[in-house]
Amino acid sequence: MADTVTNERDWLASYDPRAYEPIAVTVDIVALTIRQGADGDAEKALHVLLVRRGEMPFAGRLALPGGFVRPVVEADGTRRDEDLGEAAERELAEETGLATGTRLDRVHLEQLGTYGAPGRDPRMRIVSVAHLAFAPDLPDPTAGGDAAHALWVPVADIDFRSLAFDHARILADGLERARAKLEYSPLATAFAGEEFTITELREVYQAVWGEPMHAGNFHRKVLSVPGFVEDTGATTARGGARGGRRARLYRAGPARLLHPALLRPSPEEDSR
Amino acid sequence: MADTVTNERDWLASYDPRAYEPIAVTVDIVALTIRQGADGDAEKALHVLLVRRGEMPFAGRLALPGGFVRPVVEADGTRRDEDLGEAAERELAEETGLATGTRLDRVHLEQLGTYGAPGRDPRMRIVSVAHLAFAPDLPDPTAGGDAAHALWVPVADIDFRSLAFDHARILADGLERARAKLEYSPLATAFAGEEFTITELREVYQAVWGEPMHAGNFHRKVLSVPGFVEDTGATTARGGARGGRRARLYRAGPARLLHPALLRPSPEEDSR
DNA sequence: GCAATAGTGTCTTTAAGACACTATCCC
DNA sequence: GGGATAGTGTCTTAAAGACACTATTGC
Repeated sequence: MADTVTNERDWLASYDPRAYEPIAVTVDIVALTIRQGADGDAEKALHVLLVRRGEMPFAGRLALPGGFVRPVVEADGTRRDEDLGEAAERELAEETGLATGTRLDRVHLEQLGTYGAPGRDPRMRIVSVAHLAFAPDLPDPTAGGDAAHALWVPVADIDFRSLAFDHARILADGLERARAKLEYSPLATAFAGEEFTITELREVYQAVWGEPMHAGNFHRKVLSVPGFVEDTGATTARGGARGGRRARLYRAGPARLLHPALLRPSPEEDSR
Repeated sequence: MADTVTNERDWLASYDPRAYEPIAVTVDIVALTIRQGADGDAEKALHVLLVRRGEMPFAGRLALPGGFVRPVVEADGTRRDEDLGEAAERELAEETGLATGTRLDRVHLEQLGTYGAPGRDPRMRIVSVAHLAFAPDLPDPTAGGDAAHALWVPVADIDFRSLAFDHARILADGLERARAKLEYSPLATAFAGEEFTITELREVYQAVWGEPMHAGNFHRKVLSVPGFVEDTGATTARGGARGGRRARLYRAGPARLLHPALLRPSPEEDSR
């Protein structure tokens, strides 16, 4: 395939307004992590990264982080187009303020879907390519430019109707995708640290599915799926806070697909 | 949400070239159907709709049908933006030349993914929202404007490397999606007619998965999944061409998800 | 009758889930 | 020792697949 790099000038040269409509393209991110609830809840809960909008439209409302796809300026001053995933990565780094940290490289990013209903942004025609990000317990966004107004919100606390644009729909689609992927992919390990216990893995499933799982059966099931997890040989330094046996530590295995799958306790009446 | 309809004038008024890059957006269609192979093959085979390109770049090469997302002109002369799915539907109708026919309303259409790698189109920056269409046996494209150069190609015969743009990737993703969806969704019924026999349904699975299935076990399995198919009470007018019992006729049931799922004979080592 | 196609019976193996139990640790 | 957490044994039921069989039709 041709390796042509398109820049703004090239684009303008080839622009014929009768042939097509130039459209603003954005990437929006549904970034999910598992963390302790802000309240004194003992349970770990699923959180999503949201930003408080400062501008119209929807000023003051919560929205998914995101931004325009635009040419990036390299160190030497040249401009080049960025791929969609690249734009999503950039936005996520900006919003979390973790660009300089190393922890962002453990984030799993995948495309969720593209939303282009007319009128979805009252300002103009915008098509948004939504992405889904899965991350181990990330800290609160602090440093960095855009990060000041970003925050982790427990999914259970969100009033979907209050979200800006069509972000309720996008978030709902993202959550459903995440719930479905836990079944047949080793995605849950992306929410855990480099090394984790079976119990921690179970807490991921419980947080995303919102249902308690049977500890014993879960344990055996995970170990029975080839390539899901690998024994590190090590154990946790100590047992639970109030006593208890030390847990074996595992790392993510090579499997990209779980066979057999870990099915949800109550299969939903869903249409996808 | 605001019901603002954006037109070209509005867009130009809000255009700030420093804030974002205006991008041409296209929809590409991976349209799949099951039909008898052109050769004397007895087996029904999976076909995809491709067009022979007449223009540069990739003139003479096969490509997925598609076109630009652009404002549509209503009967009264007003212009409005179209949704992505709407654009896909329009393109599919144009390319198949079946716009006036009634059979297009039985086509299942869903979004596949969005492809925006820089340089994927050598002319300019183009982001393409690929869609996947599943249709019962459709006739060869004949009437209609763009349809002259469109044709159904057996998937097995395609040299992926010869496809235009990044359409090999898109087609491969579409095929994998279709194969996966057969497992847990009643999608196969979208490939069959209004009424169908269990054997016809099995032929769909065999064509998409490319593997023979055990007729007896398949039969029992399909009937055991609640809501997958509904008995019409009728049977085929006659048995097979060379004798044989008449088959019961079924129609698609209400289930949107198959529980339990129909798993593929050989689960692939896939990374999704 | 015979070949062909539709549909069923039955058995084995695997997996899911309920439940009880053992193992190890902190205090 | 006692409570807490990790991990295992065992039984029941559901489901997948192999295989053989019965049922009905065209010729």
